[in-house]
Amino acid sequence: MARPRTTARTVEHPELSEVPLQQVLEALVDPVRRLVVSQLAGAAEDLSCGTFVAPVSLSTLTHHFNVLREAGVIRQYYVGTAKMNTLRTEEMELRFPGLLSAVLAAAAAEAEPSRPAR
Amino acid sequence: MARPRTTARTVEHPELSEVPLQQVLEALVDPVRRLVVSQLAGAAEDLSCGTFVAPVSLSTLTHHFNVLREAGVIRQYYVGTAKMNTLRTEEMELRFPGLLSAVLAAAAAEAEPSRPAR
DNA sequence: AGGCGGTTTCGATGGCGGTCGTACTATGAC
DNA sequence: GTCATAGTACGACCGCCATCGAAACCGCCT
Repeated sequence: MARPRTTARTVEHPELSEVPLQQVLEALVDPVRRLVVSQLAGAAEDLSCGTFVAPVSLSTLTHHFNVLREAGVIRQYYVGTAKMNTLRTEEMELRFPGLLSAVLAAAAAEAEPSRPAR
Repeated sequence: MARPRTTARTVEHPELSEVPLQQVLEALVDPVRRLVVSQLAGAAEDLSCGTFVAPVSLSTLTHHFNVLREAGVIRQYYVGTAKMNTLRTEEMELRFPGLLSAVLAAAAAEAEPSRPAR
């Protein structure tokens, strides 16, 4: 009956202009976090925390989401009990042009050893 | 006299196609190493190890040079007692397009808060 | 030859970050 | 209400890496 209205829980996000390069790089240097970011980039729509596949425990995954959010890489919001995630692609592009896209491209290229395109 | 021991000491460099993204990111995530890379990018010609300014000891600096070289970011060669350094810019561009340049641009932009030129 | 300046190696140290399990909270379904 | 589901907070552990000083090294110059 009652719809999953936008919930009360809110999440703090940094202003991207406040985030130093160091923090972004530290966020992207961890393989698990890069895995998360790649999955987000490849997804059609936002993903909830639970839908990610990573070789770590749930609590560790939560930690990684926090790091990514505090670095301004992702944006999070609650929908019911689910916490959704989305990349802050455009904002990052303004802050550090080409950085996130280059990392994503490199990660994608490495993931596919020898598959041209389709 | 003796043979072409022009520069007897040689240095091992990885093939860039062999270097994983992880290693490059790990190399670039350290602030001191990014400082080194920035100075190298801003220099007209190759620099010897001793000409770099960094808030660390010489032995630590040597360590950073090793990390950068093993990650394929820089190329090193001896000239007399001096060890020269140069960025492997083009090769890196082929391996991970846009990555190194984006990091360099971001670092440069952050270094100059709001100074067009002077 | 002998010294020197530049660079490296070695071993030790300290701190930080990724990892986990468990206990906990919050929301929605029944 | 109770239960189930989704995610979080906390504390502990552990390994790795940046750092250092001191000593060795290697060419070059006088």
